[in-house]
Amino acid sequence: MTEQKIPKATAKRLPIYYRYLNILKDADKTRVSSTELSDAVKVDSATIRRDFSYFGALGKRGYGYDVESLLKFFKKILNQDKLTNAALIGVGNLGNALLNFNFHQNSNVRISAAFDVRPDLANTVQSGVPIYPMAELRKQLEDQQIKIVILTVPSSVAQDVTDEAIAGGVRGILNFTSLRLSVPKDVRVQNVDLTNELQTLIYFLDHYNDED
Amino acid sequence: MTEQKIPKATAKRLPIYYRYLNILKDADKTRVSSTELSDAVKVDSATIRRDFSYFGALGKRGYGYDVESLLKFFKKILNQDKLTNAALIGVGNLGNALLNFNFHQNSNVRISAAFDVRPDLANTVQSGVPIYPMAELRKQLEDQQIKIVILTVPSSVAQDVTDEAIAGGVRGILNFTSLRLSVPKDVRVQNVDLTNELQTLIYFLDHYNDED
DNA sequence: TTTTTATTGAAAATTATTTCACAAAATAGC
DNA sequence: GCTATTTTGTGAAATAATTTTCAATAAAAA
Ligand SMILES: NC(=O)c1ccc[n+]([C@@H]2O[C@H](COP(=O)([O-])OP(=O)(O)OC[C@H]3O[C@@H](n4cnc5c(N)ncnc54)[C@H](O)[C@@H]3O)[C@@H](O)[C@H]2O)c1
Ligand SMILES: NC(=O)c1ccc[n+]([C@@H]2O[C@H](COP(=O)([O-])OP(=O)(O)OC[C@H]3O[C@@H](n4cnc5c(N)ncnc54)[C@H](O)[C@@H]3O)[C@@H](O)[C@H]2O)c1
Repeated sequence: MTEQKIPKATAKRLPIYYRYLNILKDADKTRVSSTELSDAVKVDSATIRRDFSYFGALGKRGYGYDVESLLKFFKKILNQDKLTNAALIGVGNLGNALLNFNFHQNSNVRISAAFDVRPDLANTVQSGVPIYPMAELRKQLEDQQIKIVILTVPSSVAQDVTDEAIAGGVRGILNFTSLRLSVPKDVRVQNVDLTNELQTLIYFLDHYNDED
Repeated sequence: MTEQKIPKATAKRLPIYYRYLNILKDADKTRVSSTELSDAVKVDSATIRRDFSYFGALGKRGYGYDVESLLKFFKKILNQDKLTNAALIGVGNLGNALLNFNFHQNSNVRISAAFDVRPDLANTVQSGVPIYPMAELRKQLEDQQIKIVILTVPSSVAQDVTDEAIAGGVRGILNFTSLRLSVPKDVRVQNVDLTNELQTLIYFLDHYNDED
């Protein structure tokens, strides 16, 4: 499955490139240079060239990169040529905002099922997504072959819910809770910790004056 | 302002440590070892010790770290001993979820003002936070001395809104839009790009089987 | 056609971060 | 008080990521 492993730092930048290439395509641009890309995505141009070079020689010297073919390449690499279904667990404040958001607009991901303990939410539909009771979590994940979960439950129940989701076959978790989840090593957790982000921002403001 | 610069990677972990120390304190634990912390926050214990050591010798050999004094230390470092006001711009889907969320519960940050173009939102109060029309952005930021902005407007207007906020004295931006903002070098942007996070998660699942 | 200019790709150098491994110090048990 | 045990703090090594540099090549201009 793994061709040749690219650096994690590079992998995290791929979606950024991908998005900007889509914008270029929509604007009918046919070519782009690493410097131009650099301006738009705020990544050093040498880093961009280095990133791209892990996948082979994608550009042409003296010319730059062809938008169309680069886009096609990244679409495949990022699995954006097929639809990925995800489940959302915890239809509260944040969960609702995510349900309403159309991820499918600029990525080939959609939330195809949601879950919550609240009895009044069970078996309703929010923004076109059916909400199931927690009792059905495992079954639905299995039936729908869902491998990715967005976790927006209270931190206090996050580990339990996670264990259940993994039992249902989940392989990746986008974790919005403040808990650092314990998972088997073949399950990947991506933490999005908004309180942390704010605190980090404050720390940087106080301790790193301008430079970087 | 900058004592001695600690690695950025370390800085990003400080809020994680801080949160867990609060949990320990609430549970009346008086001591903690780097291994125990490691289990909870999923950071290698050697990394934790190294991180702490940038601030001097905070622990005691054969004993570990004193929860209370470590907590007090990090509270100061992270500026959590004083209240930080932030503004939120764009009271839509996501903006509303953030407004409702009580950041103040586990961090000394609160959203003290919100802004939106929608005339029906102007001069109302949501979750205790006054919403102002955009025309007042600059004045309110200046009057309230707000240095931090949470940006949840559509990407298409993100740069314009940013420019205006910076003119109002803002120094840090938590950017939820998909646009990579252009800012003067003394302004810091922390990007939270949820579509990216999902795509990165998918990439890792497809290309990095278990290991790391 | 020749020259100039633009731009990549890759090697090398640099910088940043993590991990190993262990002496030093403190505690805990007896 | 002595010994075994625990656990820190940190040099040194390993690993990861970024940046510099420049030869090679393509395109554009002369
Ligand atoms: N809202 C924010 O802006 C924000 C910001 C930072 C962090 N977070 C984190 O995101 C998570 C969700 O936040 P929120 O504000 O949406 O909270 P919320 O309380 O509004 O929503 C949580 C939802 O989870 C459901 N739930 C509770 N227990 C459950 C269970 N066992 N199984 C399934 N569903 C269950 C609740 O019924 C509720 O609908 C929390 O962990 C919070 O710390 C939220
Ligand atoms: N909602 C999500 O889950 C989600 C997920 C990923 C990214 N995002 C990003 O977050 C941002 C907000 O998303 P959303 O779903 O809340 O959108 P939204 O459309 O629900 O909210 C945007 C708000 O901004 C206001 N607005 C528009 N122009 C403005 C201006 N010039 N000045 C001030 N306010 C203005 C609108 O009135 C609206 O209330 C977008 O950039 C979106 O791409 C959202």
